Amino acid sequence: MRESDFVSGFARGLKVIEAFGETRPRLTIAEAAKLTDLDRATVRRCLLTLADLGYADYDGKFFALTPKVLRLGHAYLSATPLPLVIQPYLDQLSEKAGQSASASVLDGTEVVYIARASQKRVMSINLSPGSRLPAYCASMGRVLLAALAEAEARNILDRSDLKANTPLTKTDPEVLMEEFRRVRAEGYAVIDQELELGLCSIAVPVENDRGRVVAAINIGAPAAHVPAAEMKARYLPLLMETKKALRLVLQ
Amino acid sequence: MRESDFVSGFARGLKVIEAFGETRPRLTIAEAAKLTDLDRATVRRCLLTLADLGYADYDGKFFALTPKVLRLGHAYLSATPLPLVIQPYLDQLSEKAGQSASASVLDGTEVVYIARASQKRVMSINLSPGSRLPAYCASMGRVLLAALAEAEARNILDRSDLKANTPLTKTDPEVLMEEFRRVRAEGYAVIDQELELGLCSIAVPVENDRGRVVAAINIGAPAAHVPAAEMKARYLPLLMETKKALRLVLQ
DNA sequence: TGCATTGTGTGCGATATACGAACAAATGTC
DNA sequence: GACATTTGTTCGTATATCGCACACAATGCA
Repeated sequence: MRESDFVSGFARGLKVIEAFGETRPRLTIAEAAKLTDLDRATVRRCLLTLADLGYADYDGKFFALTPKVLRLGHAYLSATPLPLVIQPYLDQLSEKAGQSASASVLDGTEVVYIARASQKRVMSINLSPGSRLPAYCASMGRVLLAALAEAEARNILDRSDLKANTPLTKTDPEVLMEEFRRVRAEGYAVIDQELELGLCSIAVPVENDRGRVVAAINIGAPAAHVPAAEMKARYLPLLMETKKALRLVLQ
Repeated sequence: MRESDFVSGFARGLKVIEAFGETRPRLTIAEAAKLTDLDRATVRRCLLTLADLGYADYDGKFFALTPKVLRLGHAYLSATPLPLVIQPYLDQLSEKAGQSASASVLDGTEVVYIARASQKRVMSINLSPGSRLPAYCASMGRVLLAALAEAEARNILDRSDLKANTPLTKTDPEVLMEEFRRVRAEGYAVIDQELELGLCSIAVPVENDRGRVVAAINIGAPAAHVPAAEMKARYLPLLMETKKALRLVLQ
């Protein structure tokens, strides 16, 4: 791509949107400039543009995003047929298992939820389409990373912040790479409280009709209720059934 | 705002993102140009920029959004504390009622879901944070429109596409304005299969500690199970309880 | 008050971008 | 195969935008 095929004003604007985050519902121009590492004048123009288009509110001091920005993300969710196709299968799966079922895809070092059928919540965090979790310690992440070429998976691990969320979290890249090989061979991944104490999950890859891995689905359960050792026996058959059904409808 | 405080390159880029929609998962440059009414060369630069930043994939012919664009929408969901605060209350509400409970805010002529606790699905459409429904025929929409000044509500109705989704849908602006007055006086709105046959819902406004309406919450139920006439008796007390609890924690 | 510190708004020159037009390549039509 | 149409790409130039520098306002502090 030629350099002149890049609209830096657009790129800068997107950076400004992403500057708003968990702990930053409202930003001043100067704050946004620091976070994005852009000039104040530039950030000011971007924020005023956002406000003018209705993507942000401005009270003369603080800028805050409006619900309109959800349309940008939603363009993906509704544009890709994947979430829509998977949802009913997930509902059925969740009901049969009596546990929450989810589907996700990989984006960089994270898994992104694209659909979810939840039973009574067991996790402390609230997951919904768009939510993200680090791939290395999530069951769907393991499955999706295992589907990549070894070098690619390794590259993603290198870029990941491998921290121990619980005493059980595997953080050694070598151990993880070995785990990916096992997942690839056996076709499923089980996570035993590596993300959060008290939570187990099991995931399998979802392939399209050409055999390409396009997503992962999983079932999560409270460890107190279903020990990790039992996850496979209880839920793998259900997951495989769903995986097979999806393979026939995904192109 | 001075004209020079507007970054048109940014605005054009956002327009291009929004061009991707339900029936358009993949777009060529020319298609996107038609949809956005921009020059092909301009759209091409925007799409190549999106691809370069990882917000889109490009196979040489078609562009498709990647899950990364969800980060833009998620910037809103995680930036505003509202969804996070409301979620646990919604879970409790949903459990007590044995039905799905949701929270939403107004954006233009639509309500936007910001949180949801779903029981077994009764709707044909899948709702999750970010989903949108026309305000005029949704229970939360009625409540949120009723909270506005009459002129504002009227203005939104004028901009709305008032179509009859079912034979029961109210589409006459006068009838709707009258309904808003009733909602304002009585503090709740009931929808009897106006959005979808077989679905009833009841909503109340959620106020912050200064009494400003910041969102709406609702409970939806299958009409076959809970007739519209019973919605008030069964669910209004639960909704009012949640509303009161939220008023104490929202500032 | 004096003096930093922090934040916002504006003018300007250098640079980047959009537009329209032109061309090449692909596609559809007869 | 010839022709018309559509699409992707490139190019020159008029215009828009960026980043910098500076002015100004508000706040905190000794």
